Amino acid sequence: MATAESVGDGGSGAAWAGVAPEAARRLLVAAVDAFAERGYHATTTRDIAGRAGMSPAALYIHYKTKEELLHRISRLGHDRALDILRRAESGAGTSAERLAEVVRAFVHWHAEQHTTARVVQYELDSLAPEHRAEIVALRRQSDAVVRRILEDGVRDGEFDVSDIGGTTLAVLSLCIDVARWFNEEGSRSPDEVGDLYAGLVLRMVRAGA
Amino acid sequence: MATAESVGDGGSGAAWAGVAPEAARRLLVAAVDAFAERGYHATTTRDIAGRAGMSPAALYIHYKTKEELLHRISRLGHDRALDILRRAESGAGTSAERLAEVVRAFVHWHAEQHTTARVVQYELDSLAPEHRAEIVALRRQSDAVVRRILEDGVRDGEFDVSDIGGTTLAVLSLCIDVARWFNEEGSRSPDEVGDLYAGLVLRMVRAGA
DNA sequence: GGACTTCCTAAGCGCTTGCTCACCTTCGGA
DNA sequence: TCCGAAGGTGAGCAAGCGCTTAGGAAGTCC
Repeated sequence: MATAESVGDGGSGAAWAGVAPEAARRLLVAAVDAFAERGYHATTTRDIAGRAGMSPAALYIHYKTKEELLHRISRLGHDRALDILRRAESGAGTSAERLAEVVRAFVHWHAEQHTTARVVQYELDSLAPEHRAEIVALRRQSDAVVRRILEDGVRDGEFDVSDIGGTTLAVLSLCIDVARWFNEEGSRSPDEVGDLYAGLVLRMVRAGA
Repeated sequence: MATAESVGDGGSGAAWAGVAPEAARRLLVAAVDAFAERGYHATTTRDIAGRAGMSPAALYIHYKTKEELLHRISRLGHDRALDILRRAESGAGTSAERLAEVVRAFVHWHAEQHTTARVVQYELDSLAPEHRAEIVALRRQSDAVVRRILEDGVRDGEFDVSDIGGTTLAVLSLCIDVARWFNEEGSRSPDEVGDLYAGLVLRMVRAGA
């Protein structure tokens, strides 16, 4: 699936292969790590540049402001997340199978790329208003994917869900929160968490036998 | 045991009735609002003092540092959350009834006091190391409450749960994330969300069909 | 060799930050 | 009436912030 240039990284290395030139990519990866570790506002431009092995001024050759870095990270991260959801949605199978695949894939991403996911999910309010609006629009499309599958499942009788909006919220909520607690040194792999959560979500919505 | 003197009324004011003197309480409430809105690191001491209607220097009569304010908020918030969980756990009823009550009460608190809950759940890393350790110990006790009920339910056959640790994590995760997305202007009341989530969690763990 | 481009650094500017300090006001008790 | 404690303020300090600027090293084309 993803090309691995390093093993067991927090998800901050290989996923940014499209960012060029190389110095700009190094700065962006450094920013993801720093933002995830300390938060956007607690991270200094000197820290980001230092992690990338460059002087503070070098940052401003590739990015106009510190906020532009956050925006780029947030945009690329949301694009990737939405892509994962849509790919899982468009697979073959029953509503239940597609819902399980969506949850499995989304959870897997939040666990394996938890460094990026933490920035994506918890630093939204640090964006400038116009950038925030752009990202919020992307998030609504993610919500819509889950909602569509729930509606499909209810229509064909596979699911028994009285409050589709609330349940959509709960399913996404469960997936997103993985970014907060997931720890590489923990006992569970991204695959295991994905499988576990897919099973739990199916039990939440499936119609009784 | 912590004294639970007040019934929360929706704002971030009434829950802090035990904090004295009055100026110290006003500063604390102002800090909760500011931290929840912008985050700890983006909040200035001038902003906190301003919201409390005082000069920046007044803050340091009642608190040694800005971090002490965060610590006090985090400590009081976690005490309250743990109290709510334990009260729900110790009620009468089957394992399923007690689990439903725990989820209902915990979710209700995260929704109604979402301002406080946001600080409590998402600003842990901004605490000084020794304060962080103290809070982490409290959180482990919260985890234990949910875990005990799941174990009880599995033992007496009410629940069918293969991975108790992972399911404990998922249940708590679902509750905690409410603080992130809940909005007073939204269409759901804290009571409604609590009921919905209690039902979803029961379906996640209940045995049989 | 000289001019141009690309990418980087050392130094530092203007401003904001958490926090302090000298001093003021209010007020209950002797 | 005077006193000391408690609770407040205005001014400002040292440090750190995001960001800029002047200039240099390295490669490329003529």
